[in-house]
Amino acid sequence: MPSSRLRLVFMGTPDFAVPVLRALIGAGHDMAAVYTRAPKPAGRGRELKKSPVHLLAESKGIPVRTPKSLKSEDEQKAFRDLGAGLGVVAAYGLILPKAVLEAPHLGCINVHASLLPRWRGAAPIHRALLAGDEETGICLMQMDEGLDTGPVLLREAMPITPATTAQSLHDDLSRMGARLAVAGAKGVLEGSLTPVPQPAEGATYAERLRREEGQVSWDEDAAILERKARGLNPWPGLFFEMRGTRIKILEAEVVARDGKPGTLLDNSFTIACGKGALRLPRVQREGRAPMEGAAFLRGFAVKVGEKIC
RNA sequence: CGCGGGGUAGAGCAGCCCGGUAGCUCGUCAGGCUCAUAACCUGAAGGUCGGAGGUUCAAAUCCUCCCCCCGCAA
Repeated sequence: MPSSRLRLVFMGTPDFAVPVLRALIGAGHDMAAVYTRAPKPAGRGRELKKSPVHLLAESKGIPVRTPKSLKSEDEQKAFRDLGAGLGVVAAYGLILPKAVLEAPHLGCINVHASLLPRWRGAAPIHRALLAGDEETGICLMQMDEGLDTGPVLLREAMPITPATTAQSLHDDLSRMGARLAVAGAKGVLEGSLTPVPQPAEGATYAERLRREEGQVSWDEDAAILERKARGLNPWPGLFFEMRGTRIKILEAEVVARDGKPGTLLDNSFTIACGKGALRLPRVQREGRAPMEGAAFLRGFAVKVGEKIC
């Protein structure tokens, strides 16, 4: 008895997954439950905060489950008892054991933000940008036990331009992912999609971002620093210390000038790097609001020709 | 009660600890110099010092409460 309505379980956690869940709800599927990471302390005040997906699910009246792991028999049984036909996963944050992957009769599909097999893993959006890739995209795949290794059902690319930031790319890919998730759920139900195994060649792993990666070393190539300014945004951000205070670089621009790395070259906040120089049109001093680089310089009084840190 | 910084002229800051004339860089306006200029010189305008109480002869400065912004941490 064919129907375009599926009983779904959705699993996701951060902002990236929100449009995906919203789209699936909008497509009229029967949402059996939403799995997401448990609330954890966050923000000033360190109060327990529910995940973005958690909040959306709650507002739509969908049952929310936040197990710490799906390894136990009990959790797996609870999952199975939902009687879902398909699991849709987007940036959930937990490994799904085989028993969970196989519980829905159509299995589980995953929205992954890269052109697999490149950038499997935790931070595909940022790694593509940081590596200087000229395009990235979304792959909707049939999940298997490996980490982002399943056969691809749908794939769509998107260019990375000099203006692309991790934030903008995140938002764009999130919308694309939502669209593909809806198309994928439909396709899986109708049996109209052909799973394409991932090529053996070209696999890379997108490691989680670490805070230290945002620390500027002026010996680096200006072009690489500029990419970090866009790729580490909004977290952890690109930053350096100057006279004891932390300065976050909100915007950076490569300038073809030379000098001793770390030297202020002019009063529009151009700093010499290992190769080339970086101009900082927009910065933020700790505890202050974002401001123009040149304005910052006026109040902070550093002279052209001085090393800034 | 997680830790911490900030709100002073249009912008960015100093002054606050050790109360007593509102200061710096930039911008704006006027004039000068110059072939010319974002340069240089001279002058001017522009501020209820986030808000409300309190202490004091006197509060940007000390005390109390409130509002707003942000960094760390995730």
